Amino acid sequence: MTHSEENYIKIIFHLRRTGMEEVSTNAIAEQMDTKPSSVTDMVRKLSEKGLLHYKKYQGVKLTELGKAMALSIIRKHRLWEVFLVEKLNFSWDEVHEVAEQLEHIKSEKLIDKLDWLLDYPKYDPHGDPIPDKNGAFKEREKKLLNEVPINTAGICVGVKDSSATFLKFLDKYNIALGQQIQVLEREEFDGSLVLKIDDREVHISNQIASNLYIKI
Amino acid sequence: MTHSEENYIKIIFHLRRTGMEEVSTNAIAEQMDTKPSSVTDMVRKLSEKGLLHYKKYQGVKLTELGKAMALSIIRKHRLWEVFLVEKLNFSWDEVHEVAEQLEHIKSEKLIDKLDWLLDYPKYDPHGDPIPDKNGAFKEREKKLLNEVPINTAGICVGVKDSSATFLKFLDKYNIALGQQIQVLEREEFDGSLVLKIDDREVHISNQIASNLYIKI
DNA sequence: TCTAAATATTTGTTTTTACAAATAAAAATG
DNA sequence: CATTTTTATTTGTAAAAACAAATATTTAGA
Repeated sequence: MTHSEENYIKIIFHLRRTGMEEVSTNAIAEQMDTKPSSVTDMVRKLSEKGLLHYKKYQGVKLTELGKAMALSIIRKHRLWEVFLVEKLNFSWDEVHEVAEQLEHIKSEKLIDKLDWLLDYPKYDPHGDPIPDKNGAFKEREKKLLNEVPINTAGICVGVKDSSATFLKFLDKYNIALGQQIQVLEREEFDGSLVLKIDDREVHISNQIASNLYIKI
Repeated sequence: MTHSEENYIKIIFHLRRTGMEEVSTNAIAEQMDTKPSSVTDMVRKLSEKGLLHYKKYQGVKLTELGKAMALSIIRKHRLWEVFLVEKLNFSWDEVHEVAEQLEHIKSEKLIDKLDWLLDYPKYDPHGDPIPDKNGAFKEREKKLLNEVPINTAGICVGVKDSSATFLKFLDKYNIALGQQIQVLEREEFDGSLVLKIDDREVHISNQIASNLYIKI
């Protein structure tokens, strides 16, 4: 598997998670920051390799092999993210692009040992679950803050958007995973919320609320 | 810089260290496990990028920029080797091929933090020096065991051949960096040696002796 | 249902790295 | 010093990944 092939597989897996049954070439192109014609070529190759099912004009769907492949890459990506934060003191908005490179390193021993060094973490710095060696993982039951009734309380366990800008915003307002959050008020007009975070009162827009997960 | 370009620069640097003033295309081809015609192409490109001096039929020589590049790659390679041994309990014969991949990861912050995590090591697991951020390093004054007079004593500080087979051989006979070594006898017939290592008496062939460094 | 718009694929190129075969230059040898 | 051998380069191709423009298919609108 080349880096490029791995990136396609990973992105197809993520697109599948976030909606559509069959993934379209254009959707892949957009995520890969490439053109649909390039995607058609690659998708054909991956299908020949048995990593996905592809019929012209019908979109694409990972095979079991393809899914296993994707989970293995995601496992590596997230373990490296934990490593960067826990061992090298990276902040959570800096890890993604480095992990994008590290995820392609080929050594099963390396990743097993890394898992051991980090004490077999279950979640990455953004709260996303880390698949185990066999690809198994449990998604935490969690809710987006904007979908939860008034007075709900819980622990902040993840972000939906893990872009650097959003994460830096959260840092600025001292919002982090593990904090106790309670929804005090919801403004009907714009969907903004008043929260109690640990012991502070914090106002956040609906945009923010719809990207923060809590576990009730 | 692509991975391939980086590998060329690194190998040219090593070839220069180990002999020739100007490095020949064929020598590069052999080390890169590729063909001379491919080397000519690449060398031309690297010369256009200002990383080396190249005149047809005259061989090749790194520019200051090329040397700095090479040292930066070697720094990454050796730091990753230390990481693998110190933090992930790899043995010294397992680190090379993984480090070959890790050395291409692009993140200055990553490598600086790694250096910090490892407490700024000066030598890698085979005793080779690790360049600092500016490319500076000090080669230890060391001698090959086969070139040293009888009764010389010192500390084992490095290996010349760092192939897995040689390193495994040393493991098998409990020879490791840091040990006290004294040359007790040299057999004129075949150049083999009798050593005192810590408190054992060990017989080694000239072949072995010519790949082990001690610091007197 | 027929046509226009949206989506996806084909075709023909480009760039990068590599190779084999043919050729050219340099070095070694008689 | 002419010839052979070694070494290096050129030329013409290949595979991987990508793109633009042309074309085909599907879907949605009228």
